[in-house]
Amino acid sequence: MGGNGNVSGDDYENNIDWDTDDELEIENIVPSSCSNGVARNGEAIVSNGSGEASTSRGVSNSKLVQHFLGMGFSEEMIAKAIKENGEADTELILESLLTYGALALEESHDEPNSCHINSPPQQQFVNNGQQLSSDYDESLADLSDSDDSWSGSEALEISNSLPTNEKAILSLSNMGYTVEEASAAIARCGPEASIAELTDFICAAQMAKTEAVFFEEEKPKISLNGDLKKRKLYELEMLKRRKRRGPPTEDDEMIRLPNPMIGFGTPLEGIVLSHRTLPEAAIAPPYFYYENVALAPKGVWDTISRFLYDVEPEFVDSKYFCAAARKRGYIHNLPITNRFPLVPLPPLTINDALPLTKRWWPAWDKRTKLNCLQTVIGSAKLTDRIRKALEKWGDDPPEHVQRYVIEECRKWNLVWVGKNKVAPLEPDEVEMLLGFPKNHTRGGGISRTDRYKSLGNSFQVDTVAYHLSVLKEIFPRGINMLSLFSGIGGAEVALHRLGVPLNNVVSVEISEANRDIVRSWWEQTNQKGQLIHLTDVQQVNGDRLEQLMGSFGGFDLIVGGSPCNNLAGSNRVSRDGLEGELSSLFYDYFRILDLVKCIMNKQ
DNA sequence: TATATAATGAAACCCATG
DNA sequence: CATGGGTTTCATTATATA
Repeated sequence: MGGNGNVSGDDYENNIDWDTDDELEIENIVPSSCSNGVARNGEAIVSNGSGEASTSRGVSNSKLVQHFLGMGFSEEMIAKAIKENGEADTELILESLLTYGALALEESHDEPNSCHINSPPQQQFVNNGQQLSSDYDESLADLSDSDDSWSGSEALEISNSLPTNEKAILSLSNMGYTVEEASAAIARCGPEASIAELTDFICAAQMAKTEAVFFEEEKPKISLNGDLKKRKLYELEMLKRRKRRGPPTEDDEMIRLPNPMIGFGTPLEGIVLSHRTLPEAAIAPPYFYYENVALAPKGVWDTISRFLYDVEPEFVDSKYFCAAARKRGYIHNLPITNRFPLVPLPPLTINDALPLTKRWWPAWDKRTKLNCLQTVIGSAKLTDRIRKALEKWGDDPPEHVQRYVIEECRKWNLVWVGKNKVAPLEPDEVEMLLGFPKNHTRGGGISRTDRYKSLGNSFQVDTVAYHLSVLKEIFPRGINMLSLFSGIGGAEVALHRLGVPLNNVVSVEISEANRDIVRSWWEQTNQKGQLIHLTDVQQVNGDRLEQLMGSFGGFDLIVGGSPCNNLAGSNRVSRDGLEGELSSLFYDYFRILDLVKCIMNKQ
């Protein structure tokens, strides 16, 4: 590829004055300085430090500095970048700044001991970058330029801490936890968190011996312009890719999508793998089942897998289960032997699924499967354009017209509903294709548009049910389930159709319309168990979980497909990867899963 | 106000070809 | 093995309409 402009590890090391004799590897850097951090609580950041952001300390003297200040970089960083690159090449300076920023972000996500939760969003990169360059420096004294400040002193300063936090830190410290762990836990769980909750969190952190990030709370809300932001995120992915030490030649274990995309096997394509050995950390209860789009930006699934105890994803295209494609990745610790599909098996072709279209289907439309059912449907004007384009010709339109029509039909999943007439799928047809009962999303005051959106964001029930089918034998008396990002209840419907009794279901879903749909389904299907609805996964904490689990004794299964908004290819605006505004909620899936594991382990 | 519609590409995959 | 064409993609946002 273009060997220019990217930030290789070598470039990085050459550009930075490490001022050290040690051979420093990127992943070995552990910015353990949390001192300044504890002074603030986690909420403070959310409330956004508007005043102190970009133009805070120091006065810029050059126009160049002003330029970069306007982009949101800190003065210290800019000074450093200029010092290294000179003032001539603006591009080079920008590269350096981006590198610092990306690296800082990277650190923030991969180093449990780092603690930038404390820096306001705009300065997040900055401070971290400084931490990075000054490495083991414990005191946040003055990061301006003097690198000699990093002595061997290991003592941490917590003198700036709020009294309440200090007390908690002290208690935890006496319990044998490090100050870093304590302060990070407080930052994450909030200043009012109980000691029990804090220890839970720390326990979770320790158990996940990943280079995890749960201390990184604030999603990067950097208000940079789009190009810069994209660039930054791209750099981050590049670094992530190089992270696994060593040159790119050494085969990174980059996860690749299987072809055909049948996971460990499907009912009709056969079994590829009937047994697997899970990583040690993934074996303990509860069972978990995580889902997201398969075609995420590079590196995303590597990160997700790393967090979910290094379990290998199972990529499955739902076109092997129904008439519509749906390429998804699933990470779970379920057994994979003796799976069975839902019956009756749904129709596998458009022809069988939508018999009425057969009459109008032209021979030159070779489609037998629909593409992915998305959240937006084709417009009426488009179908009208297509009709007019076709009416000008007889039964056999010229090739260029055919190509145009086919292209639009594939792009918008249009089907033939009349002579020369195509149309998008009706909501109830989408429900059927996805394995939901007819009118599952109907009523309750939901608009047609929102029905499409909810359905487009849902599971394909038959696919998920096939994976979950192994639970029927294990839990003949039913299960307690925690369902995160429930949506319209794909997992619930799947288990119900499998005949797995739902004893207690705690469902967390932000959309009221979706909660209404699940509630309504719950009542209509005469569920014997109890359905508890929560709204926001970010509000789910240890106390709440312990309380819930105490009442019925733990969860057997935790399912969830976290938001794909920032991963999906259809997103032209904010396909920012796993750190995107919504997709970063994945970390809450992990957090909650790990919390539950931790709690259940104690019992 | 609430709902429906139209405009808005690129990343990452496939696969044939040299 | 590189390359270049072909294909797909759980969407966001501004604007129009009822």
